[in-house]
Amino acid sequence: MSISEAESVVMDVLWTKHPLTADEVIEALKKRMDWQESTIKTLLNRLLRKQAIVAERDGRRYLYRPVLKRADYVHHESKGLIDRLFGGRIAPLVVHFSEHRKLSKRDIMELKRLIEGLDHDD
Amino acid sequence: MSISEAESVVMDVLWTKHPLTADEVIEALKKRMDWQESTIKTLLNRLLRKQAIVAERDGRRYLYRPVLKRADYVHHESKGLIDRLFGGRIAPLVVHFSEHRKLSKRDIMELKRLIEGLDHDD
DNA sequence: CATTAACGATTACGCATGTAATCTGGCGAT
DNA sequence: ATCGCCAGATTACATGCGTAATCGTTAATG
Repeated sequence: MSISEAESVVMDVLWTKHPLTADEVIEALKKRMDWQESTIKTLLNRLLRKQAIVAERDGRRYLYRPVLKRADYVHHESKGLIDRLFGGRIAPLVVHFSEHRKLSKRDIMELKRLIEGLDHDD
Repeated sequence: MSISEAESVVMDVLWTKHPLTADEVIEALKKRMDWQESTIKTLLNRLLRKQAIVAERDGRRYLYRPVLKRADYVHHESKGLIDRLFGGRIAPLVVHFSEHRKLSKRDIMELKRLIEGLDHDD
């Protein structure tokens, strides 16, 4: 089962720090999302049902922690998009952005360094 | 308004060749998708309502053609993902895939050439 | 103890989506 | 002029999602 975008926002909090109580998650999100508490609780519940997180009882509360790894989620999402839109390869995506002048100096530098690095050990 | 994944499959047909009648779209999709005709007609209708395509009457039928450009769609989708998952920059995405050994020789070659090209005229 | 407060669970609800069946109006064939 | 067919229009329906209010149970407090 895959998690929705709103759910992934909750995951972000837990990926950054865990375990956390529901209140702590709510607190972390109050700043950046305009969500009611119950909304966040709903999302925590759905994430539990999807087994993207686990809850461990701690007195009267639960401590939530991620099961789904951020890297796995990111990979799943990225691969999905790259498969759908770029024939499953990265280069065309980068080309696309370069054509739209969306590569920053920093991107270019980092890519350059990365590619050089790969050149060697492969 | 944005188009859904199923809708984008129909768009793919029209991006490849247009204008097309509904029947031609259906024909093109029969091969790759296990969809009933009515499903495809529904999708054409939703695309019309979203103004992603236009229909021009041609006798008793319509000829459909895309309004939404493929590049725009691709850009919208890619940017959304890169913003959500990689802080809005391309390099981290490429790094992610390189870490997962998902860069093919071909990708690396193309990226190398691309980066070199950018180096010059910028 | 009895009452309240806190927290998680349950229920809600409108909209988009995937998937499709059915309706309808006009054109072509008798 | 009539009838049937076909393309497109309308309707259908389950599921997931975004967003939230309310319920119920258990722990704390008076």
